[in-house]
Amino acid sequence: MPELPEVESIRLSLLPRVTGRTIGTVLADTPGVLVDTDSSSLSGLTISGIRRRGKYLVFDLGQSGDGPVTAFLMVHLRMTGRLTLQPQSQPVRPHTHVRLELLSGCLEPVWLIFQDTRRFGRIWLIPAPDGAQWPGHLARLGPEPLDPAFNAQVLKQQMARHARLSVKAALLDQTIIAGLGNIYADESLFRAGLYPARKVAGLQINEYTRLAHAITQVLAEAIACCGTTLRDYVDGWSREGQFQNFLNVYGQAGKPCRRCTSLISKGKLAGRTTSWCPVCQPDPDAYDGTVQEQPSSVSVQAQSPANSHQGRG
DNA sequence: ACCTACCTGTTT
DNA sequence: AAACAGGTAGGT
Repeated sequence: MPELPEVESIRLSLLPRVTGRTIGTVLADTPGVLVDTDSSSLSGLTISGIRRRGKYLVFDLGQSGDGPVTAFLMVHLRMTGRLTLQPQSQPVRPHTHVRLELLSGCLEPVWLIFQDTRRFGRIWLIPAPDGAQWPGHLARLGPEPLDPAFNAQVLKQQMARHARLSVKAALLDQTIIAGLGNIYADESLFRAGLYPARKVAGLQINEYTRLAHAITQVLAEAIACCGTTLRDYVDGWSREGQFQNFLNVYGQAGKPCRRCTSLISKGKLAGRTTSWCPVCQPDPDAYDGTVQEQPSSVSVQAQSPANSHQGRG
């Protein structure tokens, strides 16, 4: 589920409601979700902020709200994880695995709850050594696409060591660039006009420029829409996102392209379903034989290249 | 660089 | 009944 825009939306929605509050009771209902952590070790710690790195959320914890950070609570939501606030008067929501009671001097206690249908998500409590800015686990993550320092040159540099990968696979590799998943990789490639199966080695500098711009634009717009809700995603207030209404290719296979009306294609790439517009994102290696023309009713259908022998209709 | 596993729910 | 789903770790 949650990719960078969803995680960021959760962060922004939770921030004003959890900062300065102290953790009271901790209930780890499902073993293994709160990894290697005695839940009592969280009690008494105060949240001084929430940060995001790629698709990870990091809660800064300390003995007081303004003292040094002594621990990080690191969360990854994987496919169906949710992090929401819940009044203590309400019944336990389905698939709740961890509950943190948040205390405040003047406000009612609330639960910060972690729900996860598929139980892929994980939460870690990590000691913060003096001066540590981030949990060491995050050291391998690639650059943040919304960092001002991110640009075409950075992207090219990151991809350089993976020349044989498809550009789609490269965008999904969290060590190359942090935060993109299947939705925003496909949407970024559409906006950049790049065929997803293009090899990294063949990308030109102007294509890196287009791609870097596309990534930052798509992510910023998705955050402005509070993320994409396909099924499970909600922010800290349990509100759905709206970016699903603006998707150009993800989940749009067989529908007309919003830009050129040709039908969106679908295939399997890097083990993931991949959608693209065959006209806006042309394959430069496609054996064509003819001059570039508008596809009226041509063979570029919403079909995997691997199934081309099937030939129906 | 690819596969499979991890889970449950929904769709075909 | 089988395929598929926003993600990643781990093995080959």
